[in-house]
Amino acid sequence: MTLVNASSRRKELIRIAARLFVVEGFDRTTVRMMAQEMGIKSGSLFHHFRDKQEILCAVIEEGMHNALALARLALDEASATPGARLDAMVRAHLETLLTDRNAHVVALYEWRRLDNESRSHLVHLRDAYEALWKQVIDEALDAGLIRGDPLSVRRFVLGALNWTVRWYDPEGPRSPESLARELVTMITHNPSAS
Amino acid sequence: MTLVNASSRRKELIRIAARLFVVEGFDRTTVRMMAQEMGIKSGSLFHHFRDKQEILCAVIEEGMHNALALARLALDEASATPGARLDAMVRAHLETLLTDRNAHVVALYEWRRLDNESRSHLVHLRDAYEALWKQVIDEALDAGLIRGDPLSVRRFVLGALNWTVRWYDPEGPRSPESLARELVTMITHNPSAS
DNA sequence: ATGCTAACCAAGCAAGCGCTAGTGTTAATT
DNA sequence: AATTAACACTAGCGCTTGCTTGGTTAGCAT
Repeated sequence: MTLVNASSRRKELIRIAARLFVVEGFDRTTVRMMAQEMGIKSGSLFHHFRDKQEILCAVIEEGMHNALALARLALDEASATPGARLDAMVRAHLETLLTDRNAHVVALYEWRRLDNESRSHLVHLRDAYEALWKQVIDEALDAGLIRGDPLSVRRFVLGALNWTVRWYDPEGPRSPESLARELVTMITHNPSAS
Repeated sequence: MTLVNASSRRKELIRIAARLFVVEGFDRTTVRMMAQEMGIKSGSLFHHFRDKQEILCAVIEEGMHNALALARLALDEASATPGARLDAMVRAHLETLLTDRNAHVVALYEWRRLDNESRSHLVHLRDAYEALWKQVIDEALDAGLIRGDPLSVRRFVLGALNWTVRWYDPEGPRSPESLARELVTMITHNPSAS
């Protein structure tokens, strides 16, 4: 590998693996399944990745990277009021989960399948993303927009959002944006402040 | 089997299997692991259950049954105001997830590993539990206690609660009851009405 | 004593798993 | 024309998986 990375072929394989990990789960996805979807034989897979674990690691890295990038973009573009920033953050999170799809979902749902080495390689990405949420939630609390303990609120909000993966129907009537609006409506108490 | 059921030995095996399914996940839990925890050999397991799938089915049935029973009890004991009923329901849900432990967690997190036959055998339990939630949430909405679309609110609330399994620390300072209070505080707008 | 039954064990099978070794093949570089 | 590197294939190894088979044991009612 030129730089262990960056190959466009590799990027495409990661996309395909991510889709399978979401549909079947990591454990149930075999290297033979992945190879078939990629149009190669199972042995050839190991030319691109050291082992199955490295594929998971690459998918999750991609997922966290996308989520972080989209969240930062959304916050930069949003106006400075706490309400607008909360709204932007919720929208960005649902976007990566429900439309960009797959990679971020794998990051959330297959995290515990990572071995210690991969985990410590990815944990700083996770922390950076959590830090964005902490900032936005704390602002909203300080502005009196939401009520509750900062840590609990953050966990509840993220839980509500992450669980959407289980029931959201992309063919259905609701868009990720409208869902974002629903959630913000549910938890905000002083709409005039937004 | 006397009645395919009801053996106390079987009940105990289900408890042990549930614990393993939570810690390792269904796919990663092998029949040999279960047998070892139960103090028998792997072959003997199939005296009690037809196959691994039946164990999963039994665990989830137990989990849904417990959750349903506890929720009904909580609603019966709660006073009739929408706020009190919402509070009772949230508390009951967290109780089965975080203290009773295991079986209800498996029901939520391993549902998709059920085959079609098992699923159609369990789906009415799931529907009954969802119906309780629908009732309580709709009451709270009608009373002006919460804001939003009934279906979305129900899904968000359940998502926030179900995700607690991922981060809750039983050794930590927070009890399920205090968490329940936190969530209700976060989403209710008119505390005087409770 | 005898028969019945629930509970268990020892041994192992067939299938599927992740992964490796060795060998082309193709296209760009020297 | 020779070399190299990236990519793919064939074949299969060693291991684990869920599950089966055929038999043993202990308790209990007749």
